[in-house]
Amino acid sequence: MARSDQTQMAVLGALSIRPMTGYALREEIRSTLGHFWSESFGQIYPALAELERQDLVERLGSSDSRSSSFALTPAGNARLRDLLGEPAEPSRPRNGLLLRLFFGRQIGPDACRELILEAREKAEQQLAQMDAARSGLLADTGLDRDIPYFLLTISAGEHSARATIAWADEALASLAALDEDGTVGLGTTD
Amino acid sequence: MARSDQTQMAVLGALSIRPMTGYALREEIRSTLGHFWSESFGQIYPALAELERQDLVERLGSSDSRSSSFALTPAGNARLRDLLGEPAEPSRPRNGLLLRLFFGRQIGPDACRELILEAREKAEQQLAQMDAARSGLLADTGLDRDIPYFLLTISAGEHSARATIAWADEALASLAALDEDGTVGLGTTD
DNA sequence: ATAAGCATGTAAGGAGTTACATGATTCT
DNA sequence: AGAATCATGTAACTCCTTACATGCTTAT
Repeated sequence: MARSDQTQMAVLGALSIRPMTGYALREEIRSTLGHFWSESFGQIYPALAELERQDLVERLGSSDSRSSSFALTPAGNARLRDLLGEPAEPSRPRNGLLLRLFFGRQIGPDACRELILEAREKAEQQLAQMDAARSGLLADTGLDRDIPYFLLTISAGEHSARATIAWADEALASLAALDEDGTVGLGTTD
Repeated sequence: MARSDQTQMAVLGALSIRPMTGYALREEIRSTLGHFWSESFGQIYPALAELERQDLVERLGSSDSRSSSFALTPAGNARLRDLLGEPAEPSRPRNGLLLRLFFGRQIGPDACRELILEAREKAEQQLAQMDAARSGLLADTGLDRDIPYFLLTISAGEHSARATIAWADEALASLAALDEDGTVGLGTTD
């Protein structure tokens, strides 16, 4: 599955929840899908234009160029299901934190500790965000049939954040043990 | 921090463990850093050439074009530490599985179950890989001072994989509950 | 000898981000 | 009136991947 197809999938999918403008689409992708998906600005409008050209989405309301929402056509809905059925292309991991820790000997245990604490805080924040998202969701009506699936992704975010916190605590403890052993200490990194 | 800097960081970092050829570098990045970092083929040689031009790495042994290992120069080591000290740029998440599950209503619970089972299996495999990596590491001598840091990244991989497994089991249970409720059933997704 | 793996690169093209540009609407 | 936000797009640029191209070395 090509990358551009994945952008199409995200746009069609979001419009399957409810029709909206390109601007709202961008906000929705940033806020609601944000913890597991991202689309950049300069992709959404071109993607919408292409989808409209293929009659997979249509403009609702005024055909003025401004303030017109987009909605899925039946063909668009079919296309979405096709795309969802294709296997996800494996993502290329790029975890800057783990890369830095892998070479941690070069910067020493203290710098590593800081990095880990920072990651731990971000994970705590994510946990809070997931909680807020879940509350917001249950207050929203008209999404009953989608909510069970939304909850799967929120749960994934929570599990991931909790795993990060547990790992961070373990990692901090093992760095502390290193200091006591003296096997790796400040100023002895080269 | 620009992306290309991150490629430099990975290359310099790998060479800080031990000098090696471009080919070995590629293998090392794929196999050892693979679970949290990736560099594509066509980046490593240009990056090495650029680093050599800046006198951050040097060729060891024969200055023939073939079979020459690269090693960090003192300037290269300093550059590595600078890079490691810079904050990691936030990664843009693109989780194809969660994107599909978010729109899971379109494909129904059975298709979602399959996706989740697949992810669960991959996580089990990762767990086994992490275990193998840890064993291989402890057998390797001459890396004593690096090993504690390597172990941090292995532990992160394990926590992450275990979190995925726990989430998958929970998710499968909640999909099963959905079926019983009849709130979302086969053929009732539109 | 010949196949597998080691070793080094290049070139074309696609993907994705950022900055720029413009104007309408709504709130204060 | 002015600021904030809604709304739509483009263009340049960077990054990255993939496919291609070449030749050596070592084991069978």
